[in-house]
Amino acid sequence: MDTKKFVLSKSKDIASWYNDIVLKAELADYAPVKGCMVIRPYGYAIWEAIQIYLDQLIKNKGVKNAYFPMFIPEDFLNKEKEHVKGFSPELAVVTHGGGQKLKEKLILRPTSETVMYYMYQKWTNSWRQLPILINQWCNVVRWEKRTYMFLRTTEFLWQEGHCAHLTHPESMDQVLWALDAYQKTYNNLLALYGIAGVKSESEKFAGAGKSYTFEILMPNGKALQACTSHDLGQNFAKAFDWTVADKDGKNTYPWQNSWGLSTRSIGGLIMVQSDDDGLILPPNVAPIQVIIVPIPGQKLDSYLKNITDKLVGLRYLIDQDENETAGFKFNKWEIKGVPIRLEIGQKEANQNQVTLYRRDTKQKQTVSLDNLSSEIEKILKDIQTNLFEKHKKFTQDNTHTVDSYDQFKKIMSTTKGFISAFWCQDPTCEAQIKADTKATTRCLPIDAKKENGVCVHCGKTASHRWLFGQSY
RNA sequence: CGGGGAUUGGCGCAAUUGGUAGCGCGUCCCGCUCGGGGCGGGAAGGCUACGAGUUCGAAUCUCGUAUCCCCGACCA
Repeated sequence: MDTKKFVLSKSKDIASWYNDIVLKAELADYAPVKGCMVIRPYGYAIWEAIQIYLDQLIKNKGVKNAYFPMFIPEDFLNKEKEHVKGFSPELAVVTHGGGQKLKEKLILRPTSETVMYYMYQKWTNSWRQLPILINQWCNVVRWEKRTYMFLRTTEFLWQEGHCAHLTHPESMDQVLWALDAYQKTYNNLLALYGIAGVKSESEKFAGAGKSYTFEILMPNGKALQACTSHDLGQNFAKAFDWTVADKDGKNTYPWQNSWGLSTRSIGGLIMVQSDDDGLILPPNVAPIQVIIVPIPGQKLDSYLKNITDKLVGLRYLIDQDENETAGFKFNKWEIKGVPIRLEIGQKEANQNQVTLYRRDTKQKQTVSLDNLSSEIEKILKDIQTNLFEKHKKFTQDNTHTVDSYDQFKKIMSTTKGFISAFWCQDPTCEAQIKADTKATTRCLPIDAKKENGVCVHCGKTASHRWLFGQSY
């Protein structure tokens, strides 16, 4: 047994391991500009799979895609006080254009609320023109101090949905719909379990009334905010003085919401689903679901045809590169996380079968050609379920219900993970907990029950258990 | 923005008290191989990130600049 490793160890140094996977699986590479990355074709294919799935959900909801410019006039951002305060430290600003200094500086969008609502205002004057349901797939720029491929890059790709409704309940319906769509994307496509909830006042989006989130737990016990869905209330409408006539002819401010899911999702996917042999892709997002490796030097063309006939509807690839040995290919595709590999040689052809290797359990089995289709379909489903259940179990095993602050501190200084604890909802208490333990409130889970409790930190009365964790 | 590390053929690294740059992988050619990163032979490829300085002599020492990575505070 060859024990040579081609990828660094996950348990030994998760940061280096993560970068190693990203580079060796050819998902992305460092760009010449600090904090930026090149998403390579294999990584981009994962993003496309996410786009296709989520875009369908978005369209089913009646939201339409559009595109707004990446340049935003500087004064747009200044209109909403909390918004500008939240984003100003991380803005990239264009000061020159066409060889001349610009009269008004342009911001590279960190998010598009302001430019989109400016246009919405122009397009509407009556309740009859509501709701506005628009989404865009685009890039945004946030000048983060510390970057990390996929998880936190200076420029990243996402979709941002921005809707405006006549009433708050309608807007809230959209907010919760988006949260649910994201949860579906994570659960069904990326095989990632997580907790949906609402952010605390200090953790919410700059300018939002309420921010909803989906938090997923990483292998090192840190929490990743996997998406956002914001109830913006009427804050931006008021900032832009945007009113429409309601049914009684009176002017009213529309209710807005915004929601986004970014390429960070791929970072979460890599972190959770991979091991010391490389990436492990859930079949539903895998650009290649089945890799076929014919043993080099053997005449297998007609037998290969028999096999591919059984794979209709699947994303498969035959690796017929003559310059690589079979063993090399096995390792290569394992690093790239392809869920199923079929090894095919004369041995298999004679028996009318294939050797099937599944990436998640690393087990090999022999499958007869007669039931190859059904067997692969079954195994792909099984891998998808297996990965999700594994992450669900990991998250649950590492979610601690805690009532003493000593225990809280002990967990955060050792294994980390999610902590479910009562909190009085006083921001100073929250800040103190963060200073002591690095843990912040991740969210108040959607399904949290009202209970009689006392704050884990200050002992004052508290009504709900919040989810705490260290942010990635 | 603070702390640490790094920068040497395409990639990953080495070079002892300062002495004139070497190895692995990859690439190209030839032959044998091919069921878990095969083997032999041959070849190409570097004013050692940039700029000063010290020295008979600098990849190595000093100062400066730039970029990247990691760890913290901020964030999708």
